[in-house]
Amino acid sequence: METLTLNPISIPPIIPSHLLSSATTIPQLKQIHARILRSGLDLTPSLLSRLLSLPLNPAAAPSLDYALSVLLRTPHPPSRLRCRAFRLLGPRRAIAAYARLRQDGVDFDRFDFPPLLRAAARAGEGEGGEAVVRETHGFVLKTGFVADPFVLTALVRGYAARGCVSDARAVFDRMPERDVVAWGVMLDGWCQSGCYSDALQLFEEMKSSDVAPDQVILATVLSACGRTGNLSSGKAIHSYILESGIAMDAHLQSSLINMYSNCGSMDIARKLFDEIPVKDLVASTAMVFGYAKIGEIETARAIFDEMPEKDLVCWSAMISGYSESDKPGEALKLFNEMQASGVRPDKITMLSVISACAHLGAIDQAKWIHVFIDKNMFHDVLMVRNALIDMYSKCGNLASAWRVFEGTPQKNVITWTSMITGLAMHGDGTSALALFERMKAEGVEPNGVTLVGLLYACSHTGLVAEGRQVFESMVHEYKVEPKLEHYGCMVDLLCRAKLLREAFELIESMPFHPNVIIWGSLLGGCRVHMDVELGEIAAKRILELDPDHDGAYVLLSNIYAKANKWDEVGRVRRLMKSRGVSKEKGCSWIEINGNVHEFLMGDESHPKSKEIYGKLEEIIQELVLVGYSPDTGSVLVDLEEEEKKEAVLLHSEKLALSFGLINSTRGSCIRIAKNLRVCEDCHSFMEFVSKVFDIEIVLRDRTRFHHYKNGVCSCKGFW
DNA sequence: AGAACAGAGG
Repeated sequence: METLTLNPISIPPIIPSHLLSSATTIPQLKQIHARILRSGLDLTPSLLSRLLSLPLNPAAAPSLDYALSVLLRTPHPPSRLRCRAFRLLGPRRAIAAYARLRQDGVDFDRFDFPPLLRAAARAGEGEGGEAVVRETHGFVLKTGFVADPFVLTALVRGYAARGCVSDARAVFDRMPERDVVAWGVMLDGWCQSGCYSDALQLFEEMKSSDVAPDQVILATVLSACGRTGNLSSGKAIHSYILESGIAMDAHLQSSLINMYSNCGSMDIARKLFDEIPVKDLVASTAMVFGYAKIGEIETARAIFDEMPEKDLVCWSAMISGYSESDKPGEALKLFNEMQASGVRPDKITMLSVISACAHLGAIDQAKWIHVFIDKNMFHDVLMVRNALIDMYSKCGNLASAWRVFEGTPQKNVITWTSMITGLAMHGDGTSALALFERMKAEGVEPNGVTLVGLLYACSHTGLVAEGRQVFESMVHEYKVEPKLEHYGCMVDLLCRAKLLREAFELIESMPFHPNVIIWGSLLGGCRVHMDVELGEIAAKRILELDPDHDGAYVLLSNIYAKANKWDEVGRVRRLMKSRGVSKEKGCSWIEINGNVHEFLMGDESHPKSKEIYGKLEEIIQELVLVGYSPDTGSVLVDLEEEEKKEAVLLHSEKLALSFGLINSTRGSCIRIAKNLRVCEDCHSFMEFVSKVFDIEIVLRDRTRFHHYKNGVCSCKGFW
């Protein structure tokens, strides 16, 4: 690089612009600027412009700071330079520069407002963006630019971007003339704030106005339809496009595909997608997302693999697809591939990855992801922290969840809810209720999800009176209308507390149609607390809603078996067989030294199978000495009593536990995850083992965590 | 010289 020799004699009285533009570093720039000032010349607009557009690295913040200081020291910079500077400086410094210029009494003209409002719209949280919009609005009213469409459109944009949609609408409504861009800004404003139905309504208004929608408007509105799953409006807009003869550009085509994808209409989306000669990134991503959402994850993957180049968004869509389709291992694998291909994740990617870890329940993976998050500076993002709380809870590590929670300075309602729900899953309802009180004391309003967590906590801890009280106070104290899931929690609460009849009455009296989950709670309660009559009703209702619901057959036959009604057990089994329903296989996982080992019932495929069965035999012998005897009530198949004992002793969680005991020492902790609910025999087996072998066991089943320590489980029988 | 759009999450 050429070095400038700044000999005073060689500087001509007028600085040639090529000299200025040859400066590429801050010190060179400062030297030249110093010469300019010393030579007594004013910085002419052209020189200032040159200064602001120097080919310095835009990422080099000091150069922008320097440009700013020059701008501020120039008494009356022309407005077009200010505009340029505002754009270059970025939101925060643009706002600061603007405040200084105003303080210095600089006259503003109408060209200043759009860039300023743009900065205010894009400013970060706590940088006074909204205040700038309001001030500017007042200023505009005073200075008589109220009729300028550019200024007003920028104001609408500013208000909308700060979430003040009604202010945006007020400005929009008072605009003397609204062109297509003004409509676009207002429509997008509603969408950005999640008010999609307002957006659609505004679009109807627009259609009856004298301004015709263009591609941009239609893309925005189609996106609104997609996000709300409003297929009928989406189709109407599709027809409108075809009828009005608006040119179908790539943007619009992608928007249409995305709308159909989001509404789950993959047949139509596919047809449109196949018609595109060159599949672009956005359209392909929409297809990947759509197929993943309807569970056709392999089709999604096929399209993903076909994409010639992949960006952050499509990687994230595919990762999220796996994570949401209960394929957490694939999600993590893809996350590694993404990094290997050189694409850096953002916070949205991280949310899916964290969720995958939560699904997997593997604590070592979870810790690894947490380290990754710290290293890559995502740990200050609130949503990431909230997801981490959930992840640690679901991985059975409440202590780490607490650490993340307490280390979060600005907690929002989701932060509190995640922690409350975590405590609930682990059966610590008392702490959940205490945390709820703390949350209210700190002035955070609970939402519907918080109350689900709280009711869930009461239910899983047997806090009947507290649960009833929370449910009663929902409407008048917290202004939350109970939804189906709240009733579900109450049914669960009553069932676990053996109040089966009351639970049934609640189902009958609630203002919603019960779903299979609600009837499932009742059926589960009937099995635990033995009520054949109600159990039959619940099972019947489930099978009316979903004839292939394997859980209903299994639980019902368990109830009959427990009541020694073997004819009925046989009848249920034959019914299952004739309808081609099979029981979901029990499956357990255990993580040893970062590796996940999977066991099915009676599984002999593990390389150390012999050793595992030996250990199991040894455990059983020890347990029998202290009073354990196999309880066969949960065995579905009708076998001889001895065979039933065999079957129950081969449950996957017992195999996983044996393997865990081989690989751990006294006083340590074994973590097991299971796909179904733990059976009664395994539950008491775990309790015995925790005492006899002096070991802590954390078992995650389909609905909650069980912590076994010293012969007792944290669920205290409420499961 | 100045104003708008589609795909990942919530």
